[in-house]
Amino acid sequence: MTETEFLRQYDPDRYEKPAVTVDMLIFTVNPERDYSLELLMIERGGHPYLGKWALPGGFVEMNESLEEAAARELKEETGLSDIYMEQLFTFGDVDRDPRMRVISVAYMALVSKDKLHPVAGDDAANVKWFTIKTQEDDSLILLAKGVTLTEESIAFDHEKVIKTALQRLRNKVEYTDIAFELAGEKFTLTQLQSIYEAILGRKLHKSNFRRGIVDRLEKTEEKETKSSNRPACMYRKKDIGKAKQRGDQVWVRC
Amino acid sequence: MTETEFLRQYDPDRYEKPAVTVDMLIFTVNPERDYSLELLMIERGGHPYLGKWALPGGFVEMNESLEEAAARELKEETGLSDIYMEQLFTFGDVDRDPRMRVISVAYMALVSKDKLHPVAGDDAANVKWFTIKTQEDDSLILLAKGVTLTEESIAFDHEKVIKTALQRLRNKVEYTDIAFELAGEKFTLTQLQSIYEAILGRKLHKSNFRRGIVDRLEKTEEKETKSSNRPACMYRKKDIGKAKQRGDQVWVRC
DNA sequence: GCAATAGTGTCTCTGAGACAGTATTAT
DNA sequence: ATAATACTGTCTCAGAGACACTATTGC
Repeated sequence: MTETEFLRQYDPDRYEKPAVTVDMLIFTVNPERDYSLELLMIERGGHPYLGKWALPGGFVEMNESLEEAAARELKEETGLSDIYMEQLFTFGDVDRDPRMRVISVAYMALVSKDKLHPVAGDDAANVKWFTIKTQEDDSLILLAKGVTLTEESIAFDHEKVIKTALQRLRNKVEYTDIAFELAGEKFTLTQLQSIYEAILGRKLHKSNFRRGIVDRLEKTEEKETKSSNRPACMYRKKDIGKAKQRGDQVWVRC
Repeated sequence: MTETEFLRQYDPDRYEKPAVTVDMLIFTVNPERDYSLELLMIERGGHPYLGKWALPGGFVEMNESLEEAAARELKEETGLSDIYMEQLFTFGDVDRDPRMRVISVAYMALVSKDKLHPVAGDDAANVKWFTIKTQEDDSLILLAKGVTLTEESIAFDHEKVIKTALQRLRNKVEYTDIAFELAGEKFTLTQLQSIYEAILGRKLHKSNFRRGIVDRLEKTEEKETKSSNRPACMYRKKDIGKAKQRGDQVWVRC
């Protein structure tokens, strides 16, 4: 039998198949609130888990790759494309969805808040950004205006998914540059440090942080320093938020 | 509508579904050949990719989780269970299998050669352990007795899968203890070092290697040292392979 | 001026890498 | 005895952590 013949007579429906979805973990960081880490979640309007909150996601179409499906979901929720995204883990326990067998590929996206202000879910009551708090005993609490989620109010196995993501995030902050994805295009070192601290959940020493990170950054513009006994140094004129009124150095990623 | 009613009327076949498989990367290390890293592969006996070599794997059944499916495949190929295994990545490009849309969850398993000698594929001509060589230009070559595989002789996108696994392996060797999974229960430090070197693809300094690893290990048995000017030290009486005839220290993992 | 925050310099300690040297075994 | 391999000790250098200090800004 030739390959063409084989393919013609092959029956793809010989075996029963599970459904495949992508679940999106869309993280951002809130400059208003001490750069705390936030996650986008959706309130379920139908069965199962009616009234609980879940990660955004959806079925993988037959003509799109996993990455494409994830990018599509991200765009549906936030209006954004060209965003940092990475595959997190695939969850496939038998009973994770009561409707049917569902295998979910989880993707993690990191978005800077300034990119999405107008579009994102603040408007819709059933789509919210939740501040993530991890308790001493490793349990999760998600906070938004008017809503507090404990682990019982999270749909499916999404609590496990979120915990997996947080762990990955914490690990990767230490040895990659993902934190930059959460910052805007321009930022002060203090802001960047706050992002690191929010993800890691602990304070860092200022000078050590700077030492380790400065060579991966570029100063934006020059400004003369007023005092004379300090070395001539690049200072900023441009601005973001408070840093504008103050005179702090603004940085961009190399 | 109650949840029970909803579930009764829900039609799981509303959408077309992809097939889901697990692909297994079963690694071992060959003590006969300088502890080089080896990977189990299967020659395809049917279309598509007839005559090419592929990773072992198979469809995920409806009543088993992904981990269970992977463990089942591992047992089918090697006869082993209770083996170190981790999920690697999920590959879901649209055209990776000409038969139909297939999404593959790749799992990596690490086995010590002594556990599997009798069972494994050395017998069957279409199942072989391949020594992995990575070239300067990042291309792969797989070697077994009588067979040499270049990238063109590897089925599906499995070359990409293998490269992903090698990278993960190299990263994780540096900050975890996975290398121990490839060693037997008892081993000498020199053997363990060879395993590290095989995975990393470069030589390590003996004394530095020992310094870093000794506190994670336990010596097996005591033996008096003959010379007097060295500190009294635990030495071995038991044995594995050559280390027996020589008098080298044998270690077990803490 | 004073408090708060941005930004710099430097000391110490640890751990990685390199290498020299001794002990033991195979022949 | 000699070569090969197991095993140990120590020097150096770079990076992480801690901390003290100066500069600038907001009030």
